[in-house]
Amino acid sequence: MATPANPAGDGARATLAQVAARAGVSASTASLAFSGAGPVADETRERVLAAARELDYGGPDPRARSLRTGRSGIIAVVMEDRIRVAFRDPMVVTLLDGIADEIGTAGYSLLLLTDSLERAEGGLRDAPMDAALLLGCSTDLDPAVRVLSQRQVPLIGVEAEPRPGMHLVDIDNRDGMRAGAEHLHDLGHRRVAVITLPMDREHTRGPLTAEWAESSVAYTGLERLKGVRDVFPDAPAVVAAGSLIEEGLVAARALLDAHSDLTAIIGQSDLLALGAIQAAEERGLTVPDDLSVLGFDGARIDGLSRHRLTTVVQPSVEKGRAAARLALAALAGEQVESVAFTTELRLGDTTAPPRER
Amino acid sequence: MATPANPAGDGARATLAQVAARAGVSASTASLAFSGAGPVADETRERVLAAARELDYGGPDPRARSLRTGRSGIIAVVMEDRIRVAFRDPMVVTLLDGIADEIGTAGYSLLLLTDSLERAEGGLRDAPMDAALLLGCSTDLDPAVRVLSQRQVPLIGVEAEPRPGMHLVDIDNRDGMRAGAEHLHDLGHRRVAVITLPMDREHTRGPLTAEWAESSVAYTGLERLKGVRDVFPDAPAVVAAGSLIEEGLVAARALLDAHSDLTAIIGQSDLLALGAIQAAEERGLTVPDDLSVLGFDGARIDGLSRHRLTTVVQPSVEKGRAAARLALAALAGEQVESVAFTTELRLGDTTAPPRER
DNA sequence: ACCGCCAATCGAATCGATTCGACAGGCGAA
DNA sequence: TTCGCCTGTCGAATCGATTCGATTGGCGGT
Repeated sequence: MATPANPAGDGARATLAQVAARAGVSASTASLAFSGAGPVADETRERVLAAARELDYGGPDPRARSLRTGRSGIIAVVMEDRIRVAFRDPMVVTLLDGIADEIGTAGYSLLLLTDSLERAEGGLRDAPMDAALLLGCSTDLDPAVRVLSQRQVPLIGVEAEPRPGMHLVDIDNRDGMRAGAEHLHDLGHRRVAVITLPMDREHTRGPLTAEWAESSVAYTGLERLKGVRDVFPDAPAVVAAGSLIEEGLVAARALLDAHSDLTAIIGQSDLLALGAIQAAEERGLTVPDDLSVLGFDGARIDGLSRHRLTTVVQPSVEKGRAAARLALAALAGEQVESVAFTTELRLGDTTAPPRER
Repeated sequence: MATPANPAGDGARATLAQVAARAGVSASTASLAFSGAGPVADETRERVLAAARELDYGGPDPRARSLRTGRSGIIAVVMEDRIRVAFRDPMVVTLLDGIADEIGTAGYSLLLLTDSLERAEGGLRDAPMDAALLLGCSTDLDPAVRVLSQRQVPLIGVEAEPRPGMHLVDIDNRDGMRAGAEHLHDLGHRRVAVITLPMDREHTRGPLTAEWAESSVAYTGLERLKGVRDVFPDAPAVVAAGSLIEEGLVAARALLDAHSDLTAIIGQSDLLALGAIQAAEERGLTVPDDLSVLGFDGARIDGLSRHRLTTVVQPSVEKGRAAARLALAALAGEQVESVAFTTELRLGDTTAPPRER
C-alpha cells in the first residue's frame, strides 16, 4: 500500500492503458468503466477499479480528456480590476457567488481572469475555458472580446455594452436610477449631484467632463448617469476611481465644496453613497435632514452605518445565476437569449424633504 | 475579412496544421513560429502568422498544448466555504490578491474551487491544474488532500495542519495570539474570554467544548486558542460560525451574558472582534474602558468602526505571495521549503487597563 | 433449429498540438 | 579543399484519453 506497484517505477502517474492492461481489458472498456457511458459488466468494472486502486490511479487525466472531448469543464470570469479591488465591491462578490453556485452544480469550475492582455502568455489568450463571462461593470472590454471570440468561446457580458456575438445580462440601470431621482424630485429636491463609477480604464478621478459623458467605455456608469439626468438635466457629477467608500468620501467632499447649496447626493453605488454620508457627517451635516443620500445596488453591508440607505436594489445574485445559465445554455447548444432584470427602489432613512433655507 | 477563408467551412476553428499547410510549411515549423522556441527564419514566421490571420487562427489550442506539455497554466485555490461567505473575510481576499498577483506575473491563472467532493464530477476531481493551494483556515481538508495527491498535484497548504507531501505557509498563530494575551495581562486583565473561528466542518456555534478543543480539524483556531490559554488557562471560549461581524456580535452577547465579570474579549479575527465591540456598545459598555477588545489579522476595514482595533497583525498579502511562489517553485522542480511568517501586535485604542470595580 | 437482437468488449482512429532526431545547405576554419 | 558546425526545416512519435464501428456470444421468440 505504501508504494503502489507501478510498472513504470514510481513517480510517474499511471495511465488508463496501464490500468486496463492490469485488469486484462482493453483501454476502451476501462474508459467505459470509469465514465459510465456504455454497458460494462459489473464484474469487469470491479476488476478495472481494483486495478486502478492497485496502481493508485486517480481517474482519467483532465488534459487528455478535454482534448478529446473538446470540453475543459472551466468557465472563466473576466474582471477588469485586480482581485483586491474588485472583491471589495459587495456586488462583485455576490455576483460571483451566484455564478459559482450555478456553474458548480452543473459540474463546472470557475477560472478567475483579469482582462489585461499585456502579458505575453497566460491569461485570456491561452487559458482553457468553455465559456467566458465578462464583468464589464465599467470600462473597456473590447480587446478581451476580440481574443475570445477568435477562440470561439461563447461570451456572456454582464452589464456590458452590447456587442456582436455576445449575449447579455443586464439590469435597467437607467430606469432604476431615474426612479430614484424621481423620488428625490418628489421630495422637493432640486439641487442634486452625482458620484459616478469610474469612467475610463485608468480610473481617473475628477469632475465629469463632456468628453467622458460621451465616451462609451463606461456602460453602467453612463446608463445610471442618464437616469439621473432624465430628472435633473444639469446635475453636476464627480467621477470616482472605484466603487469604494473612500472614493465616495473623496468625491462627496469635492461636490460639497463646489456646490454649497446641494440638498441631495446620488451615489452610483451603495459604497459611494456611504462615502457621501461620511462626508456629510464630517462636516456636521445631518443625513437626511441636511442632505439626502441615495445609493444603487442594495448591497447588504455589515452594520457599516447607522442608516438604512435608500437605494435602488438590483438582484445581484440572480444576475450571476442568469449569466451562468446563459453560458451553460450556450454550451449545450441551446438558443441563448439575453436577459434583463429590473430594479426596485427601496426606501430607507437617508432621504427626506430638503430642509427649508 | 468578414468571413475568413476556412477550408473546413466556417464554424470550425482552424488548426495549426491547416495554418501550416496554408503557409507552405510543416506543422513543426508553424509550432516553432508561434512558440518562439527554436530557430525560425523571419520570413517564414511572417508567412505563418499571415496564414494564421487569414484563417482567423487565434493560436494553439490550450487543451492540446496542455496534454502534450503536461502543463495547463492553471493553479487552483481550494477554499472550504462558498464564495459569498469566504469573500466577506478581508483576509481571504487579500490572500487571494497576493496569490493572483504572483501567479499572474508568472503566466498562470487562478482556478477557484471549493473542497466539496460530493459532486460526482467537476471540481477537485477533474479540473485541470498544475498545483493547488489549500486555504485550510479552519476545517477539514483531508479528502481534498487525498484526491489531489493521488493526482500528483503539488500541494501548498496555507495555515493548514502539516500533512505528508504538502508544503506549508504558516504564521505564528500561537505566539502572536500569546503576545496579544500578554498585552491584556500586562494591562491587568484577568477575566478574559475568546471568540474562536469555526471548529468543525458544519460551522456549529456554541460554547467551546473539550471535545472541540482536542479535535484537529480547526488548525488555525486551535493554535490561536492555545496562544490565549498560554496566558489565561481558563479563559472561556465561544465558537463562532464564521469570521464575520455578525458572528462576533452573537458570540460576544453569549459571553457577556454568561460571564458578567469579563474585562476583555479576544476575537480570533478582526471581524469577530468588531462584532464584540458592537455587542459591548449595544449594552452601553464603553470600549476600552468597560471592556477591552483584541483582534487578530490587522485587516484594513473600511471605516467600519470609530475605533482603531488593537490587533495581532499578519502579513496576509505576503502570505499569498509566498504560497504562490512555493507552488511555482514546486512546478519548476526546485526544492521547496515551507515558509513561516511572524505576526506583530499593533496597539490601537480598544485595549486599556480594566476599570476598577 | 434458426434468426435477430442485445449486452459486452475490443481495435483503431482521433483530438491538436509539441518535440526529438534527422537532414540539407551554407559558412568559416584549418 | 574538406571537415565540422550552425541554421532552418521537416517527419514522425507522443501526450492520454474518448468514441465509433465491428465483433462475439448468449438468449428468447417463433
